[in-house]
Amino acid sequence: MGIQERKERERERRRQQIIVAAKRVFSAKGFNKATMEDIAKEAELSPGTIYIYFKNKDELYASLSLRILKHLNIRLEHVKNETFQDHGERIASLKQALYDVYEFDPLILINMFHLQSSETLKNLSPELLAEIKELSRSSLGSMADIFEEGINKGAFIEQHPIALADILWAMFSGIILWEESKRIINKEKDYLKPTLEVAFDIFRQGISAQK
Amino acid sequence: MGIQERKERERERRRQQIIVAAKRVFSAKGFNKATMEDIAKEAELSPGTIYIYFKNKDELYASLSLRILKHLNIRLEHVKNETFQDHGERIASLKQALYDVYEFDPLILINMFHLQSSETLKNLSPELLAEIKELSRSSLGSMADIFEEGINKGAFIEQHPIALADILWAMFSGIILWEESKRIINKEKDYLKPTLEVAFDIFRQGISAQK
Amino acid sequence: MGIQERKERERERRRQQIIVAAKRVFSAKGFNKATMEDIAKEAELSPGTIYIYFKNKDELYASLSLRILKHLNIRLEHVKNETFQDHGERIASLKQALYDVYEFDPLILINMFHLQSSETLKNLSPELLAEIKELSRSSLGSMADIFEEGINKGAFIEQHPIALADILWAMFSGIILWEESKRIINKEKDYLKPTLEVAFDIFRQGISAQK
Amino acid sequence: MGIQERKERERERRRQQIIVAAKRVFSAKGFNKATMEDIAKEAELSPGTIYIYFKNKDELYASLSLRILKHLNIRLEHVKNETFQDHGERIASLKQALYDVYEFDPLILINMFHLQSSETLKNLSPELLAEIKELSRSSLGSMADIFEEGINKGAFIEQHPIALADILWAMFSGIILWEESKRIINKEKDYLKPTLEVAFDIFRQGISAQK
DNA sequence: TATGAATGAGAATTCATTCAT
DNA sequence: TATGAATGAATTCTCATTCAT
Repeated sequence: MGIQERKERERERRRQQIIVAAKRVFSAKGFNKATMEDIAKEAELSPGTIYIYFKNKDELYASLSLRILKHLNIRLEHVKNETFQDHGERIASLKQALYDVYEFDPLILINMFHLQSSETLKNLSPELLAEIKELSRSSLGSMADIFEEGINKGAFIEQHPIALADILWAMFSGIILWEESKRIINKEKDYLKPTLEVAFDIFRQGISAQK
Repeated sequence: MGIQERKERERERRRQQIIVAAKRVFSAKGFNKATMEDIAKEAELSPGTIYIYFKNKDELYASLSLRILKHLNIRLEHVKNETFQDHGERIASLKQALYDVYEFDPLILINMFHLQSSETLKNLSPELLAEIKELSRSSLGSMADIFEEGINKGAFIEQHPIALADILWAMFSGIILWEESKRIINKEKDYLKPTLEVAFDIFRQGISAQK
Repeated sequence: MGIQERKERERERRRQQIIVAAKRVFSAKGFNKATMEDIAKEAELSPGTIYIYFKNKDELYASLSLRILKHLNIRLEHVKNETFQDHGERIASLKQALYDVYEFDPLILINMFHLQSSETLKNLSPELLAEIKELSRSSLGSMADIFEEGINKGAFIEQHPIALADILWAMFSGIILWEESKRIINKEKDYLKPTLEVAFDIFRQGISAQK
Repeated sequence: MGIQERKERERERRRQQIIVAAKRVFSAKGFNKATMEDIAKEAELSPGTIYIYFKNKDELYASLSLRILKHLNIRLEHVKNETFQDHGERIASLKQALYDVYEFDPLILINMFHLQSSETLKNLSPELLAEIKELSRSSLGSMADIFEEGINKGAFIEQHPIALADILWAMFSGIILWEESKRIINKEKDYLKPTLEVAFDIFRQGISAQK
């Protein structure tokens, strides 16, 4: 049984090794320009080996998103279960959690939108697709729970908690995408951090129940 | 010169025909999976013809974004120059303008984010790149002017007007991307419209100067 | 309209050029060892061009069989429509027709059995498959008509004409396959021609109605 | 030595296990499309294990044919040594023997013709090649002996006995291949048994010495 | 012996782009 | 200008075979 387990562990480690390499290569070159051979070289493996762990390029790509979704999920669970004094604090906690996820994997978040194409989705195995669905559902759920509590306590405006979660997530990822894109086009200074601060302030005040 | 003009008009018409076809194909398949042949077929032209009007695939892609940016720009200019009573009304005007742009070209907005990738930008002609820069600068500028006025009048919180413009745009496009992506992955109902309503309400309240 | 026709002719010529090259390469190397690049080189074309005319390697392969089937079909039609004195003569005509087809394309007949694999069939377009079906049905039909006439005239035994056609074709192709295979294994002399002679004699006597 | 023997027996059993699995896979997919992994899975073994028992894919393939050739050989020996009344009876015996071989291993016979390709033969070990040669020589020889006797007794036409053996075998295997292939392409009913009956009748009458 | 992960050479196939007509 | 066949480099992916455990 020890053998079984060790093999399982090694298998998982190898998967991670490939994912880490893929992340680096995709980030540096983008999905199209990154070749499976590039990734294999980065992972110090042969191209064939990658196909033992990932069905195809699209599935490898999607697995990167899965990784960040898992991370997001864990962080949001923590925020949800935290004890706290006031609801403003909670929004700050959420901000921190989301920002940490971004810092953990800044470029992948941007690429996550690649997933949207139904043409890409076709190439994924149903299991992987189900896992992605479940994780995004669960992350949104955690956020919604936090908002629901605030609504029940009369601290937040009476809106559907899921809608609030969607808006926060969309605003957060929208800002990352937009600031990133401005930086590339204009080679401007990076305003991401302060912009996010302002955005969260606006959001906090925007959902506060007014007396 | 009449001939000259007619030729010019015809040329422009043909360009639009290609852009419309490309828009459909890119939207359905995403940039990577859409082939020039797909687009040619959709436009009922031959692949070679597309290269008469567009330098390459990337430039064709960029032209789509340009089209929507132009439209956005015009609408925002209008909002800026409108006479108005109170600042809540102005946010409603902005919401309407952005939503109109979305309805004018719902799918292309999603693809606009492909532009970010430096992979794509590198292949653009300097002229096109400059035009894109200028248009996005100008659109943001219009929005920022509106916010600046509100700040000066004491109606909005004291934040950098450009930051507010960035946040509104990022929130708006983030929601569209996110709702679209939820719909593709989960085949859920389309909550875009009500979510946008809530989001703009939150934003409005969020930037209101509190007494 | 002349242009349309010329293009059509050129297209057909190009197809034939590829088929001829493929025949040579497949014959020399066998299906597996023959690469699409080999075939392209033999046809003095680029690999991509082959895919304009044939969906994939299996389909190109199947098209070779189609070519010999067409040839067979024409020859058998002729035999069927020939005027003749006695039924022994007709069997001789059939023998000659089949043998000519073999000489026209000796190696392809052997490879035709490659088609049997359902795994290969999966890769063929429905149109091609339908054409193959139709041609083999029609060839068998011509042979069956010949036998039917002989049966009606009381010259041949009373058996189902299609069965007789199947048996003649199976015997003929079985002998070719078998002699070919003996030659490869034993590097013996080539007994194909005399063996076929004996076989047709046996067949003729075997289906003669006995008084 | 008991141990030695047991090991030998086990080795042989394992070989058979692989052969049985390979037979199924080759039959379903054809030689080219069947992968060693397919076969390993079917045999519930790992790919590596197959290479302990068989030098390579070609040799595994050849072993299948060897198996059926051995079986054929034994049955034909029996027919040859049988006492009998008349020569018609002997043809019936031959028919039964061949049909039994087919029923013993219906699918493998089809694949046997893959052996022809020099592509395959080149990769075989000389021993295996010699064994195949010897077995096919001996099987043909048994049949030829039967025919020779009939010729000497004046029951059969005066033709070279080996030619008659070749023709019978080619007709038999040709019919199997052809009926199989018709069934796969047209999904028709299976006419194998009655067609074989008619074919043997024709053959019997065809080689009968006419007064 | 058995395993099965890893290999990596080699193949099929794709597709943006060109160019003769 | 329009065409669309042709290109061919580049890429994804396969699979027989090996080898450390």
